[in-house]
Amino acid sequence: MSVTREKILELGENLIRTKGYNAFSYQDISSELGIKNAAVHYYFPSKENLGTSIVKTNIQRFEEMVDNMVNRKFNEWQQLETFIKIYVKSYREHKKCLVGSLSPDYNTLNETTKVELKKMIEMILKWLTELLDRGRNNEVFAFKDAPDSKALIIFSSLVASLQLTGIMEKIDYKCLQQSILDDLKP
Amino acid sequence: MSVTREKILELGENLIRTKGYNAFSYQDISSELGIKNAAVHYYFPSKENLGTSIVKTNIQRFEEMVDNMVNRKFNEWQQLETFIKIYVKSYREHKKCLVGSLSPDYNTLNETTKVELKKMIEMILKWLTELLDRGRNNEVFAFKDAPDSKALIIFSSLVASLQLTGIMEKIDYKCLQQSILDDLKP
DNA sequence: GTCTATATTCCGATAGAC
DNA sequence: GTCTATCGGAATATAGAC
Repeated sequence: MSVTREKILELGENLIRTKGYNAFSYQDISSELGIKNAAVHYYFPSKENLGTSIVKTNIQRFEEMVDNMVNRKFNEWQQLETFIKIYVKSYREHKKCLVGSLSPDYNTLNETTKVELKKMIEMILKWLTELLDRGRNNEVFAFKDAPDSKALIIFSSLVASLQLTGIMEKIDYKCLQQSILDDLKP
Repeated sequence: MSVTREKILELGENLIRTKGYNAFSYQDISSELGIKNAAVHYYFPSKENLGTSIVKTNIQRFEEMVDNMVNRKFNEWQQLETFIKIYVKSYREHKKCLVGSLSPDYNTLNETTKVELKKMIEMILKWLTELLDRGRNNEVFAFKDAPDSKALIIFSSLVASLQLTGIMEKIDYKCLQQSILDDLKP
């Protein structure tokens, strides 16, 4: 796969996560690469195409992370910590996560992008729900709610807090992360 | 104040909350009102101007709600329930909340709009933090975290869940709301 | 005071050059 | 296979008509 293509995917993802889907243009990408905006259309014929590819790449990355944790025999606590680390990293890089950036624009996305975004969210919530459920059975976690409710609350907190920390410097993301984990301690 | 102006503010807010700030245009508003897009510029010279006015209107609405609850001598539990009802209403109307719609686009907003949005978020978090703190002192609520952490988690859950329920029909917002309240029961 | 005709800029996309 | 010149349209905004 071409290097330019890879760079476009990376630049596109960063633009979505900093400016939002409807605010970035092919121009933003091409100028960064020193080419004309139309050159980007060679690799990704339409913006729909690029957006969908970016989400697909992120799905793949998530699947690889999960596989990796299973291979290394991480317990539930370690898996949750690793997952949360993704968001702390985003926080440090002053970026939102892809889901938090695209979700508010969902109604304006093309059909193929909608499908992939939905798939990505379903996948994360399903994994998190099962992780919480298993963790509670193994007495690694303790909580009262139904696992799917708890998963939704945790995921939502991570996603929205990233959006808010971009605005309020005061908010301490590390502290939030700790709150979430402390809350699950047996 | 003119009726057209009021309608523009209302349409603008709905467009932000369904399509996002960078996806809606003056055309969207003017066509709905049966006038030319330039007529909207008479009431709001620039999009920055309109966006800022919409946020200011929302700040005012929030302040009125708080005043009203204080006047009616709502206790902390009733106040929290009333606050959460705003989001349940948004959910039923298939809209995101203003904060959740604008926050991801923060970097692309004009300076005056940024200032108001930041003010709005600060105001909500401050109010919620103090409510939780007071409620715990009065033994209306029970929780372990620091009040500001708890406020951030609750607010984030409400905001992001609205974004996610727009995508996943499966998610039960009523259930989430109940989870948040149950979690605070003494 | 209220709105329209029109300018300007930028966007995503096509056709075709190298 | 890779990229550029260029189009059609939509976005924001101004100047001026009623």
